[in-house]
Amino acid sequence: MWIAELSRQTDVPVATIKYYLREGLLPAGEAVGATRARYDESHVRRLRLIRALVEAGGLTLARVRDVLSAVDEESRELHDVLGAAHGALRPDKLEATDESLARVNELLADHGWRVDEDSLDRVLLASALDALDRVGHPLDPLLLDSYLMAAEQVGDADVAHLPTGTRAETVEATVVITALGAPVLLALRRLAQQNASAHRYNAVRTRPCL
Amino acid sequence: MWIAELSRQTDVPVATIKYYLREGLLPAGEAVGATRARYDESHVRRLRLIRALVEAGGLTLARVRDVLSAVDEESRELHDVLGAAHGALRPDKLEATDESLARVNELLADHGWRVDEDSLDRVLLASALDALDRVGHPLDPLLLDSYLMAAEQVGDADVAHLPTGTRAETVEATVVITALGAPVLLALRRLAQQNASAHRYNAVRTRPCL
DNA sequence: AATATTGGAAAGTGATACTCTCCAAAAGTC
DNA sequence: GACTTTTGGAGAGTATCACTTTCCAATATT
Repeated sequence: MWIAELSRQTDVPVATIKYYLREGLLPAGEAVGATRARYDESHVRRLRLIRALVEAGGLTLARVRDVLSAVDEESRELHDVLGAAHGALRPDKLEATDESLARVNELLADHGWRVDEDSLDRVLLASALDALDRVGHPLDPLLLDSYLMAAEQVGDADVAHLPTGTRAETVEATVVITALGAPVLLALRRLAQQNASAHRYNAVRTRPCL
Repeated sequence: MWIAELSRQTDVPVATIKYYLREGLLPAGEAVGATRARYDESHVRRLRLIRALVEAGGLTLARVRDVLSAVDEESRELHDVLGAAHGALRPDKLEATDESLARVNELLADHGWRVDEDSLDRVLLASALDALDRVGHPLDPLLLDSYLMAAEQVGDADVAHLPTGTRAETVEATVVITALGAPVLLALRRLAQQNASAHRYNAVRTRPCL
């Protein structure tokens, strides 16, 4: 198919497709003469993946590029792809106090979690705890424990549900579920909060949202 | 204190404070003469809250403004403040298919959740499910159930841990825990995924992250 | 008197993610 | 074979966001 058909099938403007090609997010089509290139199903899939990561997952294009390069690197172990996917889902500017870092390390050790000693997620978690401290609302240890147990259920379920097909399938599923599971979980949490709040205050919201 | 002292205590540049004042994120100080204004502890707190929401919570300034106006609106019921806080944590561009909306409504009804009939979080959840469908990785109903149960634990714990002090305290705590709990939960989920993956593949990541 | 600081406003900056305009080569149409 | 349309490619332009810089004249401080 030509670029116009690719645009039609994915609802992405031709100009945007050209931009993604320039930016190296989408592999070039098969060149046919000097002013023509042919695209196929793989481009449709890739384009849909890009849009989903950007629109639903909220990733920047730079992050999407990181994710895609991990997906495309055939040599990567599956466990390592998870790490690469995670790398793309974190903010890059990270710093945490030694205290909160120690708290995180102790927490993970207590629960016997096997996590890379210098995983950046430890720092990210610690920096989020620091932010809560700074605004004068430190996270209650009991609440943190609830979060941890809930996260354990989710993480176990995530990994258990990864498909066992070809490498390409598993890798893409890993990336997709990690990136797009986040908005699902956050929306469910808010709905659960509304439910819990309704029971506690015995009220139902009547006003429209902001 | 003058603006320079406010800047010193919060590590926010004077120019940025002036910008927040112009944008209405920070209330004006008490004017003392034509070229001088006095600020106090409330400005320090507010400024720290803004930075935490922006840096750790990832909110845009427009969202922060929404949150703050809900916090400041004395008339709001507590249950309603939760709704206002939620409104500020969602993307604003939302659309979902009728199928996924029906799936969400059925799910919530099955579990007896008391959620506002036209809560935008229903639509957000549905649109995230749509995105997963579109990339060819529809969310397994069993996995969605795991997510829902985990979210229920978290939502219940969140609401149970809200402080019962003055209105202002409770409102701020609600906003803070809702906004800053998200990065905590997502970091924990990734750590849990690493743990589960380490057990499944019996591997420990050796390569540094991207 | 000299220097520094303030509030306020306007203009400038850098990043992000497109979107538009232009081009000449090629393909399709009559 | 003339005419219209489409293509790939590149560059410039646009909109938004979150500042940051520059300027000002009016005070404060030394």
